[in-house]
Amino acid sequence: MDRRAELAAGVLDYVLEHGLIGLSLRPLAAALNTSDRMLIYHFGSKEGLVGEALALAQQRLATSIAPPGPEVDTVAALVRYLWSALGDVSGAQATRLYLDLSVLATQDPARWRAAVERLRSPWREPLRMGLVAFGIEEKEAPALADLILGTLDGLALDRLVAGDPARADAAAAAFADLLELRSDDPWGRNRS
Amino acid sequence: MDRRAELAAGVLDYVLEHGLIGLSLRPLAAALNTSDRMLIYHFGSKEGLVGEALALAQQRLATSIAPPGPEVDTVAALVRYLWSALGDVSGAQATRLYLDLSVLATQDPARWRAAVERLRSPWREPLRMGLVAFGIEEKEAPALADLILGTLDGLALDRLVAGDPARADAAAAAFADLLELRSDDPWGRNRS
DNA sequence: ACCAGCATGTAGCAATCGCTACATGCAAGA
DNA sequence: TCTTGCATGTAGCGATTGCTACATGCTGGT
Repeated sequence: MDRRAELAAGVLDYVLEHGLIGLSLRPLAAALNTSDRMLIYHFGSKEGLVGEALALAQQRLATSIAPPGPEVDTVAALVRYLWSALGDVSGAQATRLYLDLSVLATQDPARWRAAVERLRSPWREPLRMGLVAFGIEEKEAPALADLILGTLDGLALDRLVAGDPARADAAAAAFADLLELRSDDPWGRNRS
Repeated sequence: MDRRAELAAGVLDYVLEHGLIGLSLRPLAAALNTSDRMLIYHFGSKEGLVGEALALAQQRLATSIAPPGPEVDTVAALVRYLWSALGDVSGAQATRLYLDLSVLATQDPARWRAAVERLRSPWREPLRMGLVAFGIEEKEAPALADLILGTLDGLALDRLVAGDPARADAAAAAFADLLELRSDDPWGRNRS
């Protein structure tokens, strides 16, 4: 039982490093110093195993999204903060996991769409709340949150895949600048 | 020889419909009324086959990107135009192909990164040119082009995967609005 | 002491993968 | 007519896939 949780953590680490899409039980088991036999024994099936790992990933993500410090008091600053958070190793790994899940969702939506949505919620909800806290109208917040989320995803994907990370950085900076000039009106009315 | 091109077109259609990642020769051959034996015979290997299909895809994409009409005279209008172009069936298929290629690139960058870049160039280059035509400074154009490209990609991915396409539409509209308010200054100085 | 049950190793099964060896039909050139 | 070479069918190879049948330790309860 404890062994099971231990294995789940190992599986998640392996998936974050090697990707979810080509995942094969035998190499995974070898990396975890066990056998495919035991993975099936503990998790019932490959699907159960992946489900467990994804649940753990969502849990980790939810607790790791630190609320930004008080110096982040602007939508533009928030975007810059999120972009830098997406830049470290675990951010890149999360991006890749999201990418793999998206492909799986296009292949078999009935099975994977919910997983994508679940992995995304730890970002979407706090972002919406943060926006209204910055004075964005409640009506505009969802669309803006989705825009920010989608843009950061697209740029993170670009940085992950393309050879030139500086290109994505410049684009993200341009995005933040775009929101910056916007911060006077008609949003952010209650800023100092 | 002609048969080869004919098959390549069929392969591309199949890939656009079923995705590139799970691609298997036997079902593909069956759909094309031939055999895996003949696919290997004509293209040498699976890699050669995929390469041929991707080259064809890039070629199709390059010729299908119609320059927008004269009513598109703003960056915001351009974004709206591109977003609607990404919305039809072939746009969604292209998005999915780009998504699959991105995953392959994370798995084996040496082999696939160039393919991603190649499939992207038919969008990136015209977009840059279009921006400078709208009066964006040459220095800012690349970053803005990458921002637009990345944002549209991220939102298209969202629309492709998530259950609610209206959500992505709203976010794209917000993006266009964001660029709209910006069209006075400091960009677009030479507008009418 | 004995037995139940969990944990684990060994071996293998049916399916699928890309790819190949071999044979064969057919059409054009000498 | 004979030969050469392209196009195609049949069969199969070795590897890998998720998963299972079976045997075997080891450990705790009675």
